[in-house]
Amino acid sequence: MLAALVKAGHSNTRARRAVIAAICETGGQASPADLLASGRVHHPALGLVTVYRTLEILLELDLVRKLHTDDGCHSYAPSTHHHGHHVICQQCQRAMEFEGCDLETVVAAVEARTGFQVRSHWLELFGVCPECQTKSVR
Amino acid sequence: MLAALVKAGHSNTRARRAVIAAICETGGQASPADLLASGRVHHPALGLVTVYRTLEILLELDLVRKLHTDDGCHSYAPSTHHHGHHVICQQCQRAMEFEGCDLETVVAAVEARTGFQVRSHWLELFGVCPECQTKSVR
DNA sequence: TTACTTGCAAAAACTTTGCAGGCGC
DNA sequence: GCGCCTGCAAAGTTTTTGCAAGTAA
Repeated sequence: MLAALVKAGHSNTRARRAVIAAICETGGQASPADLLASGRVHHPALGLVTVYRTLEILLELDLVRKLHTDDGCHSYAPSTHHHGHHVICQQCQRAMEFEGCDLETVVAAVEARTGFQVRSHWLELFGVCPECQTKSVR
Repeated sequence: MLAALVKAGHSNTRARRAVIAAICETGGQASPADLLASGRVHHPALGLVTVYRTLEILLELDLVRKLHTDDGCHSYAPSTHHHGHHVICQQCQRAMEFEGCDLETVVAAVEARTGFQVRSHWLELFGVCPECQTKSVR
């Protein structure tokens, strides 16, 4: 992640390393405030503004994906596959990326029915992750 | 929409009629601020707070759906089908609801691959609506 | 050294809450 | 007339912007 950043012409700074580490450490998604907290473990003087600015760069380079949470604020997750979506645990908030969404059928049906030309899509799944399933069985 | 509201025990007030009219008039989605502007045509004294409060009620009754836009704020669209998603025009922002998303295959694949138990999902399609297609051909 | 980065503070944007007066029923 | 509803103002959140000091290369 750092390598790609540098390759794109950005500096390798302590603050950016801290933000990247924070993103990688969260099992999945994290809000900017979460990232600030985890990032400060690596770089205590880290500021929230820098978290936002670093995320902006990472988004542009497609190294990170922006997820929408229902409570109004956004969260961010590392992007590992090329065309990826996320499945999010409703209990522990862990997010896992998956690839290969076969939406061709759905897209074709919608195009036929609405007359729209579909260019892109956006999908998030919600459920329970393996670990939380085990826990809740007891 | 009004009928359902009243049936659920809410009063039939001028402000609520204005908000509902505003939602129905927008071809598809609209932000709270948009709704305030359109609503004021019907009820000039309408306040933004009332727009939010009315939307909250309509959401609860499933008469309206909340969409997420990338620019940070939310937008709302009337909900006509029971389990519906929206396809949104990237040019004119018009939103159209569609039903029948065949995600079973995708969901099954993801469950097999990640171990998650998928409980719900969230899908938005983006493209160009029939009218904008015509316009751009010329 | 030079230009890019940073972090604080302040501002902006969006949403929620408190409360006195108004309106539906 | 009673109680829900409204709209203003103010507060709370999240995100963006300005700027002087700091750091990478």
